[in-house]
Amino acid sequence: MRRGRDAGGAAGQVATALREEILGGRLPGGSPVREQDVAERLGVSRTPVREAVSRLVAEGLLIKDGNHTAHVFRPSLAELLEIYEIRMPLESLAARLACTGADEAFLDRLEAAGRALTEARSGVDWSVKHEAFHMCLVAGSRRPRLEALVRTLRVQSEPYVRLGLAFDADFGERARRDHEDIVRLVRARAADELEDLVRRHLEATSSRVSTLLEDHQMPPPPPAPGRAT
Amino acid sequence: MRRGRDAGGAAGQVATALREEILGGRLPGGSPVREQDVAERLGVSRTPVREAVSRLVAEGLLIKDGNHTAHVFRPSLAELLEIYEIRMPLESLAARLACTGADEAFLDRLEAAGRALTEARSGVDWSVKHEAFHMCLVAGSRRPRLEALVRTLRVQSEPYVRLGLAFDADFGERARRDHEDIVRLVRARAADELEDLVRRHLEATSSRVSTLLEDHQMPPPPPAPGRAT
DNA sequence: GCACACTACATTGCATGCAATTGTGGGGGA
DNA sequence: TCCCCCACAATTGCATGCAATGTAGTGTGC
Repeated sequence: MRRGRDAGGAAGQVATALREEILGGRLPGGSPVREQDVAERLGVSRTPVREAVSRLVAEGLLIKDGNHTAHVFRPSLAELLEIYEIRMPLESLAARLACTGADEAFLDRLEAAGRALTEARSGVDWSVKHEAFHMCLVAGSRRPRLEALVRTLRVQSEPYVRLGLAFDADFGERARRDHEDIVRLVRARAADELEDLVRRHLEATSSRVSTLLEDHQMPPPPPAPGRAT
Repeated sequence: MRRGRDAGGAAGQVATALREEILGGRLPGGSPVREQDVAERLGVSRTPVREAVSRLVAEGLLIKDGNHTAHVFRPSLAELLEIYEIRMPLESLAARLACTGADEAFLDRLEAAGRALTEARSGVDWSVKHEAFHMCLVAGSRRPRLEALVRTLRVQSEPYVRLGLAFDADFGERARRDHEDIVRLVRARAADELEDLVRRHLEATSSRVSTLLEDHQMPPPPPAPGRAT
């Protein structure tokens, strides 16, 4: 288990804990994150919390409004589209690199990740496996920086994918076929087709999610339940 | 002058100061950065320094080795190549977006930046103008995240461009023609050609710089002389 | 002469206390 | 009744002190 970032210290643990809470939806987009609260909740002082908040701001998971208070990042539609615009060339590049440099061990890992994704049942389970599958593909590029960038961007937009899946049954089926094709194309070393498929896969997700955001009048509130009406 | 990041506080000023010192070469690649030193040098306590170091680590300008000590980032050849691999699709995408969405004001700014670049004399001046020109192009995409990403990546690899220019007179001439063509293609709204040109421009720089690194047995020591006592 | 252990130091990480700034609520006046 | 001003509370930013950890240098034993 490579938890390379956020190594041992208290600050790293705080960062990990906050990340979990945000991605798990317990901290919905837009929620203010106060140092004192987090410090008491996790049983540390404010100093490592400040450090952790700094990192998460750098990762784009938190933002600081003009008055220095940190909020959970909640992308607008335009921001979401921009993130996908950036992800497209990055992830398709990673797929190409992974494809040309694929060895047998990588193919096995990717196939296993694909099977796990297919067998996923619940929405959150699917989301986790989906993330793992795509990050496996990206990791196959053997480009640490590229991998880190893509992870950050995916984390910022991932809650919306769950949203898309929840509202559109057909969405999951199309995604499933795409994932099967991805494994197939990697096996066939068809780098060009793979690159194109990854791009179209993201393009589809992007337009699907944005349509949903518009249709459902969901301006921003993405990730979690809770929303006291 | 939009210096949006690193707002007013002491931590932001420390971050800016450190960034200047690194980019200016007064802190060569690989130098250790000790909190106490920086704090005394800039007349603040260690706390804002820690904050600043955190940000710069997130930006990739500093790295922390296993024992928590921060060093100025000094990319290996492989890392440098990876950065260029990432920059290529990102900057070519930005160029395309800037091209399709260009208005008259933007064209004027870009042309001015191009003229300033042409008229630059000294190496450091050219470097600054070169950065400004390309970032002007990227800013024309009107994608804040894309712009931030590219800025970070360029900052990490920029010292090597200076290196390339210093050792290869022909390099500057080729770059000059490329920059002229970039302005021309934006004016002509030739998005496809522009995207391709930007990619080839970066490709050329990448291979040029890496050849130089190999030839001159310059494993890493990039940026500048000076080394503050 | 070499190897190993021990000590002293340098450096980072964390906790706590204080200053500064901002948002907000209440009260007074027009 | 509405608006403005003042004061207080909440929150972040900064400084300082202390603890832990890793390292280098030295001294001793083999």
